[in-house]
Amino acid sequence: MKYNIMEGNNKVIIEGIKDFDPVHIFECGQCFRWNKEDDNSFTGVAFERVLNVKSEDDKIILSNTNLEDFNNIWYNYFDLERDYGEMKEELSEDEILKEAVKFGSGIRILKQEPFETLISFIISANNAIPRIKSSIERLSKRYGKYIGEYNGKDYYAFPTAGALSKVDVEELKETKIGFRAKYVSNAAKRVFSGEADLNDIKTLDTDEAREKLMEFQGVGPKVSDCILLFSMGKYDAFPIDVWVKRIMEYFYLEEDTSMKKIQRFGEEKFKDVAGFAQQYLFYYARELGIGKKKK
DNA sequence: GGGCAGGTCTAAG
DNA sequence: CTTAGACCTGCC
Repeated sequence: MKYNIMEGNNKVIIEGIKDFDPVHIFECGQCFRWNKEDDNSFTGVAFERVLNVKSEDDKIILSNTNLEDFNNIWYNYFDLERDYGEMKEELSEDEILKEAVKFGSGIRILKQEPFETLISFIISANNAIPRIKSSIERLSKRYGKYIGEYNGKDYYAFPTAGALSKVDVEELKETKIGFRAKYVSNAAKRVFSGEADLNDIKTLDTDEAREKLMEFQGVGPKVSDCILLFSMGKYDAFPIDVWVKRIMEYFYLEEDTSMKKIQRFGEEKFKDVAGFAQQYLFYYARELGIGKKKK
């Protein structure tokens, strides 16, 4: 990627970067800890740091950070190495994707922390985004490390596997995660004990990694693919949630196509960039409400 | 109040 | 292997 970097005043400014729109990035369903501020910037937590991201003209302003953290953390987190141009062009050969890519042109897939992604997406099952977000905030506030104040608000890191593994299931339910509490507890214990090793799973190929992830209680096909895509760099994963199901059926397939068939269709059609296709389709379907139909 | 939301589990053909 | 029901919770 070609762009200019400037540092100063607790900020890093990226000038001339392409394919980077905070709204698209933080509202395309991949993350839960980024919140819009009054000035349309986003503040969020990752890697035990609070960051604010603002788009201004052709600049991206990262506040509450420095060049060292940019180089060590945010460059990778925002996947700035990747040139989205080629992949977008490839996807745009399909007429539907062409529109979806145009609509979500500033989407980037974040490289998130595997444990946080595992727990967050276990919580996401049969749940709504605002409630997922508030549960994760409660979880972080109660069991995560305090990392400081930004603009008058306190921020907490996502809890570690060790911290979560020690919490009683009934107490976990106070974060309003309901029946998912036992899954969260079980996952934390398995990771903390070393019975399951996320770093190890990350090194496997997509199918093997998916199989391993689905050994976690509360992790099925959709959640596993989200973890693969959003925290393990498996861009051939194609998570199918209700929105993607609707839009795929609406444009490519018949109504009531089984998840298996849609998954296979998506993977075969989009191959090694299926995950990117999924993000553009999800954002397109959700924001426009297309493909929405009554049961 | 019943339905539903970014699925998964369980039990059963 | 495919399919129906139940499921915490909060907002319509």
